[in-house]
Amino acid sequence: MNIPDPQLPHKRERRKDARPEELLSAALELFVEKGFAATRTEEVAQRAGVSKGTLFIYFSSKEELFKAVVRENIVRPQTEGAEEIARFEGSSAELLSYLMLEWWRRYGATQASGISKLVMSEASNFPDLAIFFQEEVVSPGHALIASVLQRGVDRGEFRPVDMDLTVHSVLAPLLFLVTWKHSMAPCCPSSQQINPETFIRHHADLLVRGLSV
Amino acid sequence: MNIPDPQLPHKRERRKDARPEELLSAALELFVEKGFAATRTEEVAQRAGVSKGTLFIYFSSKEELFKAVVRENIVRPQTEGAEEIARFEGSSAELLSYLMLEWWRRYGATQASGISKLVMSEASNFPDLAIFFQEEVVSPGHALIASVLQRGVDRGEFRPVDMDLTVHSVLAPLLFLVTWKHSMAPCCPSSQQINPETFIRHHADLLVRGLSV
Amino acid sequence: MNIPDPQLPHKRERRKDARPEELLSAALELFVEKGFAATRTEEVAQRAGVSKGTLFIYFSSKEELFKAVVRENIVRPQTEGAEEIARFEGSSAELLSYLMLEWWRRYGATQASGISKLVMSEASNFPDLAIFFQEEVVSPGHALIASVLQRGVDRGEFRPVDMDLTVHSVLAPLLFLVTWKHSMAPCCPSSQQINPETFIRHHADLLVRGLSV
Amino acid sequence: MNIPDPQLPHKRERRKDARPEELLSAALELFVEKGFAATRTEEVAQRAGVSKGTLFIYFSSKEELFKAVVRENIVRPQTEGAEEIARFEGSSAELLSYLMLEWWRRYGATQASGISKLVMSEASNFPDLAIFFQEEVVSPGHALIASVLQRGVDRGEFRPVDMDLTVHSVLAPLLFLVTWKHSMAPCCPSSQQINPETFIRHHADLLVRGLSV
DNA sequence: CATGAATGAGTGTTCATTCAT
DNA sequence: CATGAATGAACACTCATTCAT
Repeated sequence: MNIPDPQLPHKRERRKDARPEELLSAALELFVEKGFAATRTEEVAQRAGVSKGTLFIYFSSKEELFKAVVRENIVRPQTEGAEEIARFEGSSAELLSYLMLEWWRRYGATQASGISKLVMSEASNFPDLAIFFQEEVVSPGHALIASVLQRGVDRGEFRPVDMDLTVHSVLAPLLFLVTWKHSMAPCCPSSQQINPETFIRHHADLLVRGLSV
Repeated sequence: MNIPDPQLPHKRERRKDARPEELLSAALELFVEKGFAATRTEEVAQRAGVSKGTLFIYFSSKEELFKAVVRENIVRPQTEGAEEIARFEGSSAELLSYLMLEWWRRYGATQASGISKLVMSEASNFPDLAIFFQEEVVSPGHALIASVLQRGVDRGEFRPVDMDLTVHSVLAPLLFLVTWKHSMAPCCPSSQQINPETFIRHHADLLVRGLSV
Repeated sequence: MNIPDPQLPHKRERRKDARPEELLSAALELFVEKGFAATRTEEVAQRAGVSKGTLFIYFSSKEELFKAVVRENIVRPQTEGAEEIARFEGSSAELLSYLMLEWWRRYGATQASGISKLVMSEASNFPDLAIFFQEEVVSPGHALIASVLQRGVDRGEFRPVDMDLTVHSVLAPLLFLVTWKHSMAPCCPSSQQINPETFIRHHADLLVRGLSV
Repeated sequence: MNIPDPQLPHKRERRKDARPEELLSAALELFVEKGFAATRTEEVAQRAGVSKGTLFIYFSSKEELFKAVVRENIVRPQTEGAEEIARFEGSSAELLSYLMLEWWRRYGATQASGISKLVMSEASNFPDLAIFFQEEVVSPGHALIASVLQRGVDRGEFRPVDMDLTVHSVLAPLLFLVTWKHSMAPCCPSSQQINPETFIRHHADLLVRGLSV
């Protein structure tokens, strides 16, 4: 009945190839929005425009889908971030503040940070994902923060401190913010809301003072 | 067929008074182990050595059971801790460090801290519980930290700072530690493990330096 | 420890003897109010001032309790009513109207009519009760109405009609009212409420006109 | 082990379209047999030859299933009946008698009339259902009877009477019959059985005489 | 490959009934 | 006899997964 326009590639074929990506994208949204258990496979399929059965052709179970979503979306925003950091020319105090704020702007404030929260929430149910996350995200991020602190020490701007411990003092409030944003924040009265950038600036200031020689 | 052991009291003989504690203890274990949604009431009952129906004699619903677990294991110790803090007589720098370390020793290091992680993980699916936790635990904890900081400012030991923001600088690493312990820690290589007390001491030191006049 | 006052009969003994009656009375209220399934044995016991277990000492099951309640309360208000009817001296038209109104006032409007509704509702689950009800209530009532109609025919006030059929024309609206009162009435908007006495008068008037020679 | 009979279609092959009817029919049977509360959804599904979950694909809850049963078996025939009544061309006396007899033949005499008895029996425990029934069945039925009476008055065949009261004089014996049929009738000796059509004819005759100018 | 109808195990909660004291 | 703590079967509804078409 319908003669497909030969100039356009067959819709069927295009959609067929695109399906896993569409499913992953729909699943990302829903997992971040609702968490693993509360996300229904049918809704993922609907949002991807396919039927419930189709999802199971591409992913053998809900758990596999979840793993694929996380693996696909645990990217390395640090890679480009790291290059920029390396080129930074101001003081190390400014750099530390800049690093934290940019981490928030480019990652913490985006949907992608939902993945971090998700991984931490589900880590005990998906230990392999936790390991993956540790290797792909935590370790490089750790190294990046350490390099900034080391720069400060090397330039005589910061006093010498235990590097690993101080890295966590930088990282903790950032991960705290991400966790908070995706958990308690929606339940808190507006009077108790945290403004992330203000808090980061404040915390960076405290750290810089604490690190000063 | 079954010859009951005369040395063991018959089930019916057990005291009513023992039941709530047994159930609370079983519930704490399972909630921490599996999360709120994934914990089945029947398993709680089994682990407490009673039948499913018995649980509902003492707790009108799974949510009420959870709230009782929180009151028993978090609200109560927190209240007790607050009284002790009020009686502290040393410097505010020592007090801040003491507060953070004691929080860890009495709560963060115990099984009960899994509850905080659980609440953050499942807040979006159980908003009622999140609000309860916010009101009964987070707000008072916030106030406690603020009182310590205010003491330092009042005594001229800390410079004046924004109270809410600084509270979060104190709280963030503690909640980060708890989250980490119950999610990534079991998956991390030993080389990347954080020693909580060392980290807290280090962080407290940074804060105190950052707060110094 | 407590030395009972020898002048008063032992409370224990008095209560012991009274218990079945107290239970039956509490059960009557609750069964009428809520129906068989929705009445909880614990509430019956509470209202009778005894424990749940005690109920089962006197009645081997909820069903037996129900049967006892119905048997105990299916009385014969017709007995005294019948005597009064026999002494009535006015016209048969007046008598018919009087009979119907009095039936309503003395029975339909009282809690006891809830028993009729209950029996009809539960008849299929308790056939023996239905038979009992039929014999103790329906048949005598039937005979009473028939006697009034026969009086009218005998005195030339009513035309000769089939007695059984006409009895039902008298009875139907009365039982309808009882059923309605205990079922739909509480759910109807006030605009659709039936005023029982007005309706009975109206219906009696229609019947009398229809029976006139 | 199980060699499927190739003559019977596999379960999965059955048409979706057939399911709702099969379920409605099974539900009607069971609701009438056992009442609303005592009917288990699983048994409805079993009797329809499907699994428990399938029922909830087609009806979102037990209450919705019940409403669908009412719409299919009461509302629909009542609407059709009303159209026919509107086209009736004989005298209003004949029409009233016809209305009552047809109501019995098409509804009262069928299994579906058990629904009316059920609603009256369980109204207090399921007020939502009672209100639904009131709105969808009782009110329109009331209006239909009123229209027939009004026709008689308008055409000078009946004397002017209070419409609401008279409607109940028509309705009462019908609902009485339905209640009786599903409660006491199975328990009554044959000598006391009511022949519904004979009784309706008799009652209609009484009413018509009572309504005559 | 894609579909979507069908499945059925799983869960919080209720309540009649039991029985050791 | 009386108690009331304990039991456990029951039940509506959900949703990941399957499979005939």
